[in-house]
Amino acid sequence: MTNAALDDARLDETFAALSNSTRRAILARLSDREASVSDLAAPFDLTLPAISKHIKVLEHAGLITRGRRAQFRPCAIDAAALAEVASWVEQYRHIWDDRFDRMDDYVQKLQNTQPKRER
Amino acid sequence: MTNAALDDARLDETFAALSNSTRRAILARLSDREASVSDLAAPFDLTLPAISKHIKVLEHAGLITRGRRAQFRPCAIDAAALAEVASWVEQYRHIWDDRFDRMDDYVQKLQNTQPKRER
DNA sequence: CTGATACTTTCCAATCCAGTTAATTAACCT
DNA sequence: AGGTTAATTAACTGGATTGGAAAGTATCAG
Repeated sequence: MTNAALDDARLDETFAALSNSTRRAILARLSDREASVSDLAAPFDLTLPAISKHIKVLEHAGLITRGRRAQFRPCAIDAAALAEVASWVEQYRHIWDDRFDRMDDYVQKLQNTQPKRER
Repeated sequence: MTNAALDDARLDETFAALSNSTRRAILARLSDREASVSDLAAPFDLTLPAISKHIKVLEHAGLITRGRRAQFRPCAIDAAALAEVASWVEQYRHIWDDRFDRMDDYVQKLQNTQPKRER
């Protein structure tokens, strides 16, 4: 059994973490391979503390995990939270699938009803 | 061709809209059938203006559309923005699928290596 | 026209967020 | 020990978010 309130709070955090394009870019980078904070910061026009905070947000949301190697604190993507987002959004898939189904039906009907012209 | 910056801004807005459990609950309610603002407000311990603002956020993010019928402004879910979220998150699916695949491989290996006991 | 119903807008306070600079911690290298 | 590299924490700022109360708008019903 899952607690709705706790799940809500976690989804709040996950979606909030994903609502920033710098953080999404960091995730995208990590989907390839793990990286240190400075590596992750390099492509951005932001100071290191700013990136460090973004990373903290991602970590707190469970979207990444962190290790330690000497002075480095390598970040790695954690799929679990993303899988939760995926399964949350999947519950709505029927809405757009239904839409397409209805459009298919409509196209089908047109094709059956209308006299073919050309070809 | 899609413009990355514009897409980013739209995802920012969509994820931000989804990062609030009141708004997700409103969406959940609308996935069933469309509803008026007061209908949507009923289950919550919030004033009508507060709900009205949440609805505005959802509308601005493209997650719902609104009609007019007399004094009512019925809200309906709009699948397009949710489909975008789904396809964004799908790009990471291989990460958790791979994990499971590797676990499958491991289980497979165990089963092939170890002498079967029972059955 | 008047009143009721359904919302929205405005204004305000409290809180949160994203970013900065400066200072601090931690581990490595001679 | 002393210096360098990697990263975090602290303190601060401007701007956005969330909520409430009060006032305003729009449409219907008589």
